[in-house]
Amino acid sequence: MPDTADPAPVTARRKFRREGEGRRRQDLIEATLDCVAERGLAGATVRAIALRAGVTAGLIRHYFPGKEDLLQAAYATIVGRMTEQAKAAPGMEQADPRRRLAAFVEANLGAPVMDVRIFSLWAGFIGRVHADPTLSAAHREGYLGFRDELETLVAEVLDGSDRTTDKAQLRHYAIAINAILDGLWIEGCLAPEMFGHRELADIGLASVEAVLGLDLRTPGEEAASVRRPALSSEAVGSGG
Amino acid sequence: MPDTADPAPVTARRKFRREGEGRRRQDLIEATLDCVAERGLAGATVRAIALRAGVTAGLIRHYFPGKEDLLQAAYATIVGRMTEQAKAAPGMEQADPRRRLAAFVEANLGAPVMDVRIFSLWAGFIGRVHADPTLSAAHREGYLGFRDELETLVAEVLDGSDRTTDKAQLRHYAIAINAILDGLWIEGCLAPEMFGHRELADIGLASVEAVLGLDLRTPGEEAASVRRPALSSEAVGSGG
DNA sequence: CGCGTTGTTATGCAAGTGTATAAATACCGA
DNA sequence: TCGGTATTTATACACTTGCATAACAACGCG
Repeated sequence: MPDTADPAPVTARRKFRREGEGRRRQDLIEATLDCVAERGLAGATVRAIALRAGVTAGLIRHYFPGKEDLLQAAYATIVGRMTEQAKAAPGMEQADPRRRLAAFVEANLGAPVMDVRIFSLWAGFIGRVHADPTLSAAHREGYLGFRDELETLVAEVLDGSDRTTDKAQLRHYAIAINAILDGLWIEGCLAPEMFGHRELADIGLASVEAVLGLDLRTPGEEAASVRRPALSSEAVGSGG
Repeated sequence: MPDTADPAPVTARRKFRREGEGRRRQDLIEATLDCVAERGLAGATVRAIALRAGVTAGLIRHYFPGKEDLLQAAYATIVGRMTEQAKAAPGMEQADPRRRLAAFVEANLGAPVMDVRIFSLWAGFIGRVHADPTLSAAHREGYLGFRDELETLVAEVLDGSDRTTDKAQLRHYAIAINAILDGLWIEGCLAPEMFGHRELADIGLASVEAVLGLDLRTPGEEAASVRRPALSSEAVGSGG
């Protein structure tokens, strides 16, 4: 059936819908996260992001001054989401400080925090942190916020025990536990297939218990101090 | 003084020296590492690398099939250098397994391993590991090599104690200690000014001691098992 | 329904990318 | 001293990048 009448113009323009500003920005940020997670920071070009978001490339600069700003917004989003998920983890509402700390540890060593997507983002940005002051500030804020949260949790746990702990010890505990969580998180993100279900969470819990010298999972008053505290003052010289 | 006789041709060609293949490849790899460390992976363009190496861009493709191969060679170099430095750390030649493990821990938490330059390199590459199969293989090799070394050290330490340890426990110890080293290393690289001299090394040693339930710094036969072992089998479900 | 606003598309551009190729020249052996 | 060789330079090319701009059209309001 040749020569069918075609009402469409020879150079058809793409149909589109006008979305609200909030929605579009969110979509663009989400598309950016997808691109970075799947193909790395280098794969997050304006065209790739736009394609994934279902718009054309030019629209990005209508909502963000430049690509850099979109990346920073995406980074801030992921950082905020991580700490938020960890703080609001199931179990964090419990009254027992030991159970809260345990829940915090488990939340950071399982889905959705321990995810290769998030790790890719983290890695992609962390490499530029020391070169980009804006990213550096965002990172430092998130990092210190995380460690402060950890220090608070540990302080509450120790308050409930019969141990006396000075500020330097508390700081050392927080640094050590933070390192354990970071290290296990990285391992789990990079090679999830190498570890069994809950294996990293259990290792993390046991390691934190060992460092604190406390039992976090059977938190009776008497079970709390069967182990001798590690990281005692005489073992670790006070620094900084 | 116009119209001075100029013996140089109007279009002067750059002078150069012919270096041996090994030397040139090494120079190019070193230049690549410099570029990645200073300006991230994105800053490691063939022209920037060539400029830093004191040659022109075209030469890169005379020694490497493509830029990707140069990057892979650079990554393999840095990974190998890191584990090599840790294995050959001062103190690793001692007969006492506990002292060797302590030396290994300290080596990873001090200069020259804990360095912002190495971290920048690590961060720059790690973001692409999960997207690039070749980099992924190199990373996995280096990571497992590191953990195997750790597992060997821990096994020797435990052999010297009166403890019986099965393979699953050994694996868990290695994973936990590896995480501690990774986490502290990252913290120290990212914000060295936040920690006192040897503070991270001491925290690392104390944490490893806590996890193993052993004293690594006063390694008398009797002092070895004053602490109860952490990460026991019943505390950590066997996985993987 | 008609019209202005502005979200959105389409197109173009300058700069930068990795790579290919030819010309030049430093070095080696005779 | 003098080619031969292959390391090195220089140039060009196709492609991609982020960004600028003008045309277009969806939506709200009269």
